[in-house]
Amino acid sequence: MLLIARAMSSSKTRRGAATIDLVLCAALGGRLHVLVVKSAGGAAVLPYTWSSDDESLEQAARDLAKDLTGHAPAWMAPGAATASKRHPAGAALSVPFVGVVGPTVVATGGASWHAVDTLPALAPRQKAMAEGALETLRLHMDAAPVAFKLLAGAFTLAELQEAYELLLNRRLHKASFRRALQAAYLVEPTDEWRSEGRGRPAQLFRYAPRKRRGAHRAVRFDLVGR
Amino acid sequence: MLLIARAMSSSKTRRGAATIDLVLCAALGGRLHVLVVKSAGGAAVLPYTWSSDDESLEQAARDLAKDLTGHAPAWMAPGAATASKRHPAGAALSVPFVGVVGPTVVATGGASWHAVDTLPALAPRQKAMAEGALETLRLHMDAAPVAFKLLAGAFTLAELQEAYELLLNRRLHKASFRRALQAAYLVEPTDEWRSEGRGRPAQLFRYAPRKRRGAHRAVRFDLVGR
DNA sequence: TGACATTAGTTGCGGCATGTTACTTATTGC
DNA sequence: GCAATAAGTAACATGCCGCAACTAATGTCA
Repeated sequence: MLLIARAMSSSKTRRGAATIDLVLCAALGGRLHVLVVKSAGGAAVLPYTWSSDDESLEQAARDLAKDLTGHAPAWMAPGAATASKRHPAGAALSVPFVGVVGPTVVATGGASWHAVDTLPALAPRQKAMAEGALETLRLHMDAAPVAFKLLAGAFTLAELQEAYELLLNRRLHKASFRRALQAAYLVEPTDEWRSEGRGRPAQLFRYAPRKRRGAHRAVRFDLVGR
Repeated sequence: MLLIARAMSSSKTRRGAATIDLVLCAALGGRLHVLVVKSAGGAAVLPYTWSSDDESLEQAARDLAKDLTGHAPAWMAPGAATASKRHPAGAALSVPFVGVVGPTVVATGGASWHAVDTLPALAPRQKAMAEGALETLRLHMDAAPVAFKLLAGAFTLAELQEAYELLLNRRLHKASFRRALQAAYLVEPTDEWRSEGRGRPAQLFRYAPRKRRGAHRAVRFDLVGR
C-alpha cells in the first residue's frame, strides 16, 4: 500500500491524485486579468501544484501564489472542484483557488497577465476554471471585501467604483455609490491626494471597516432565478 | 500505470483518491436537517462515493442522492473541497456537494434526518462539511431559488418566509417580505388553499419566475467585512 | 349563535435609501 | 484669465422598508 503510494508520488502524471490550481486575479485597465505561466514544454498553463496530505489545500494555494508574486493573495476563496475535461498534468481531479491581488503585483519570470476574455490557449479544464473565477468573485463580493482587495492599499473612490463596475459588469452612479459607501463606514480618508494630470486631484482612502450594528438588510429577490 | 490504478481501485481505503460527500439538506420543523446514513461498521456518516474518471463530480453526487431518496435534489451546489481532518473512508481529499430537497422526502433504510446543531458523532471532516452547508446555502440564496427548493411544489407564503428566516437566522417582516416577493414576479398563485386547523386558510403558491427587466439593484456594502 | 382566539393577507404612513440632475471645487493646458 | 476635465457635493423626487393597524376567514367554546 505504502509502496504503491510512493510509486504514485514519483510518477509523472500521478493519475488519481489531485492538483490545486491557482486562478490569480488582478484588475488591470478596467478588465479582469489572470496570471498565466509557461509549462516546461512551453505551453500556457495556470499555476498548479499537486495536493499533499500534510498541508491544507488553501495553504498550498497561498504558498504557490507567494512563490509566484512574493506575496500571499490579498483575498482568496475556493472554487468548484472539477474532474471534467483535460488538465495539463493529466490530473483526475482539480481544486481551483481564486486569489485576488492589487494592481501593483508584477509578473515575474515566465508569468504574465492576460485578460480573461482573451486568454491564451489553456487546457480545457484550466480554461473553465479561469472563466469561472469571475463568478466566484461575484459570489463573495457582497460579504467579503473583494473589490477593495483588487486595489492598492490606498485608492481613490473612482478606482473603487471601477472595481465594482468590473465585478458587476455594469455602470454605477457616482453619488449613490459614495453615499452607500459612506453609510457603511468601510473606508477612512488618508491625507494624501493623487493628481492624474488633468482634473481635480482625488483623495486617497484606505480599507478600514469600522464596527457597525445590525446589518439587518431586507431580503432581495432581485437576482433569484436569473 | 494502469495496473497501479486498478490496484488502487480495489483497495479498501484508496488513499490518494477523493470522495464525493453529499450534504443533503431539508427544512424540518423550522430547523435545517442533514441526511445521515449508517456505515457498514454502524457508525454515522454522510453519504459519500469515490470519484471516478468517467463521470462528472456533480453527476455522481446527483446519482448518490437519487439512490438514497429516489429523486435528484431540487437544487445543488459544490462546497469547498478539503483535505484536512479525518474522513471516515480515509480519503486524502473530499469534495462536498450541498443538495436541497423538499420536506416530503423520506429517509429510507438506515438513513435519517438530523438537525445540523445536534448531529450524531461524525468523522471530523464530515462534521465540518455538514456545518459548512448552511454557509454554502447562504452564499447562493440571493441568486438561486434555494429557499423555494426547500419547500414542496406548492407552498404557503408563510412557509416561504420561514425558509428564508431559517437561512438568514433572523425574523422577517411579513408585509415587507410579501411586497418584495410580489415585485419580483417569482411565484404564481394556485387555486388551492390549505387549512391548518385554526385560523384562516392560506393560499398555495408555486415557484414560477417570470421575465423581468433590469435587475439593476444598488451595491450593498452592508455585509462587507462582517 | 355569537363572542373570542388564531392565522392569513392588505393598507397606509413615516422614514430612509437610491436615482437623477445640477452644482461647486480643484487642477491642467492654452 | 478661460476652457476643459475630473473630483466631490447638494438638492429633489421616487421608491423601498419597517411598523402598526386593519380586514378576512376559519375553529373553539360558552
